[in-house]
Amino acid sequence: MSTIKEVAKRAGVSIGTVSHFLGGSVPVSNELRRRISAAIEALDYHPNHVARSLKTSKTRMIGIVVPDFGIPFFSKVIRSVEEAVGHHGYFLLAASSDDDTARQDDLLLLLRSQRVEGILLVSASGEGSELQIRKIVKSGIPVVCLDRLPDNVEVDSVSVEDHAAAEMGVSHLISSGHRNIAVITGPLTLRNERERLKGYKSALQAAGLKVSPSLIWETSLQQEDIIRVCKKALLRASNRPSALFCSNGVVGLAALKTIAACKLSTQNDIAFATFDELVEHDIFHPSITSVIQPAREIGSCAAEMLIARIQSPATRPRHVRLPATLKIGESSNWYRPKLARVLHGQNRP
Amino acid sequence: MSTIKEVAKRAGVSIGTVSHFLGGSVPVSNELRRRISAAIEALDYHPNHVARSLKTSKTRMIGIVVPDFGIPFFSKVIRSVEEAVGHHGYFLLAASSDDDTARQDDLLLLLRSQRVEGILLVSASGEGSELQIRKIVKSGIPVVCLDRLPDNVEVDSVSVEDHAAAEMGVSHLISSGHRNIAVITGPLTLRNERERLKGYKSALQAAGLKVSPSLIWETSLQQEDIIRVCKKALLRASNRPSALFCSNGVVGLAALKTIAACKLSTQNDIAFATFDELVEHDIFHPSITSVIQPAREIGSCAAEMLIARIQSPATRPRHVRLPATLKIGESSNWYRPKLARVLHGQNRP
DNA sequence: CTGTTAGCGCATTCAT
DNA sequence: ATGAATGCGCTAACAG
Repeated sequence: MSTIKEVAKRAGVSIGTVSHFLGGSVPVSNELRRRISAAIEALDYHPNHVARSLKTSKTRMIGIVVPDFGIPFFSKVIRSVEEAVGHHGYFLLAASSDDDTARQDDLLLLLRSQRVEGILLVSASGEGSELQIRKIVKSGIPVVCLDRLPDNVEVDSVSVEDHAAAEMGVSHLISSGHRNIAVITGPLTLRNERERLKGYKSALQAAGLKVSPSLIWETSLQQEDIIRVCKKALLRASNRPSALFCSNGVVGLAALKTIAACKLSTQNDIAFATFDELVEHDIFHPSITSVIQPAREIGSCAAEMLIARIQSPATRPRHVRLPATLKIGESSNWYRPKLARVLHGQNRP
Repeated sequence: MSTIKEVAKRAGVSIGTVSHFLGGSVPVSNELRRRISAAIEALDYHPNHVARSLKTSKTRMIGIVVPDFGIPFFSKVIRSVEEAVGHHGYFLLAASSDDDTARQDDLLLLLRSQRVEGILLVSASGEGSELQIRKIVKSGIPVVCLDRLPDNVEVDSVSVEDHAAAEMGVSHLISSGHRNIAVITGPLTLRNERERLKGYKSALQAAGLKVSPSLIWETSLQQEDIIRVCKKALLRASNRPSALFCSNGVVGLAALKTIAACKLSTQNDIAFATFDELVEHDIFHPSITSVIQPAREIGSCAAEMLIARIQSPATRPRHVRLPATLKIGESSNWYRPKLARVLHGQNRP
């Protein structure tokens, strides 16, 4: 791999001149431009960004840490993040924490050692990663948190309006005639899960329904755990809820599997709504009622905030909350027709 | 951000000693270890990987370029790649080419300037990116191509057995009783699409069926294009095929949408099979018959090959082909029962 | 306009 | 076991 020195020698100029030519800031005569270009071409020279970074302390790299690339919501976010930062000439250094706080801390440290200019973070669900985040921020690297926001850390953040979004989903179930609505929530160590649970409670209370602890099922984000919790609750046939709300896509998918495994149907036995899109299209049945987060906007907004923060550090933290939308599918609207039928029957004995 | 020099000063030692301590290769006395550790702790020092990289010419970064992070197959691949390279202490520098050859060339150049130690590439579908790839390889950066392999470039590669996989899918349709099978293929500039098309033809020929050009529908990977091509062909009611095979997931999903939009059903009007999983689970109906690529294995295999190549360059290119599996769903098996019923009727007049 | 030079932060001889 | 010195490739400040 050739260096600027070799280019200079071959073009018969000093390395300073080559650098000027490359940077474009200082004018270079036509003759020398020509010779330098030729030398670059001939040597297939490409500037060493590592050396440049060392000199300028600008790496043009943004780090991103998410719990799992494979979760569709995160891959959508990353997609839009990559697009946004790429637009500003930045590269994405990407890593997944496997939802493990210790690993997340390591990754944050590594990113810092790599001298990324900023970090986008979706926290792991365990406790105690605030310390590391705070250290990073204090060290002067801008951080923007997305989706899962850490507690007690002064940091920019972007997420959906968790409370309102969950409330919207649950209210929809209520307005479909349900009174006995269970919720499956992920770990309540996560702030967004707590917010969503509050949204569930708000919806019930607004409808004058009482919140029953036996209808709040907390679980980890592991398939097996979710399925176990969900199965146990569903098979407790006495007092099975008539509707189920899931507070995130991972839980939602596992719950749906469990419902199927229990030979129940979202069309006939239990109404179903969930945070996040489980499948992207209406081609499949049953179509699922879901609270949809604006993944693209969350990603691009976070990216823009981070870049703004890189350019002008040390203003006060900003917090952006984006609204979710409700997509009503077949999984939740069976109750209304059934109810109608019942009433119909009663009216005509 | 503190430097090794500050640590040395604070610990009252030379920077050489700190470096020895950090590297671990040269022994350092207990007393000094203690003082250095304390200084590092106090200053919250973290080695500058940029400087280290410049010195050692090892960046511990792997570049990856895919056409689109949002396509599930690619996000699965990236997930396993990240895991595999992370295991070896590497970071992933990720970028998407938007399936644009020119942009891909730019990205490859950038990755090269960033001095990544190796590159994983899923080619964009346009023509003419071989040149840049060849230059990269010649410059000494190991490259492993996945899934979409470039033509005429001597480079390591990992992909599914495209020919056999497509043949398997189409043979399944044939053995379900179909004789009039159409295929939608992506751009034939892509080698894997060409292989899959050959697989389609092989399957027909093996069954003694003739290949009709009017049943081979080539399209770009743009939604609108696919839908347009697909709609035109489906609505040509005379001689509509009884089965449809899609050569990749993007095309498959768009085709399925089109089928629905045309008020046709994969259960009653046209049998359907596709490369790639459209939804991950059997919870939804119709379940789709699909040729499933081992995305995880493709990713991890490519990552391991790349790292092996980094450690021992300049052996001959290796090409790994992984087998696909066939998942039979409801979208393709309607024909058999229907056929059986017909025969049954004939036998008992 | 062009060339010279001084570091950026670190790993690595090579002395001691 | 420790430290002084060199240079990785480049940018930027300065001198000419």
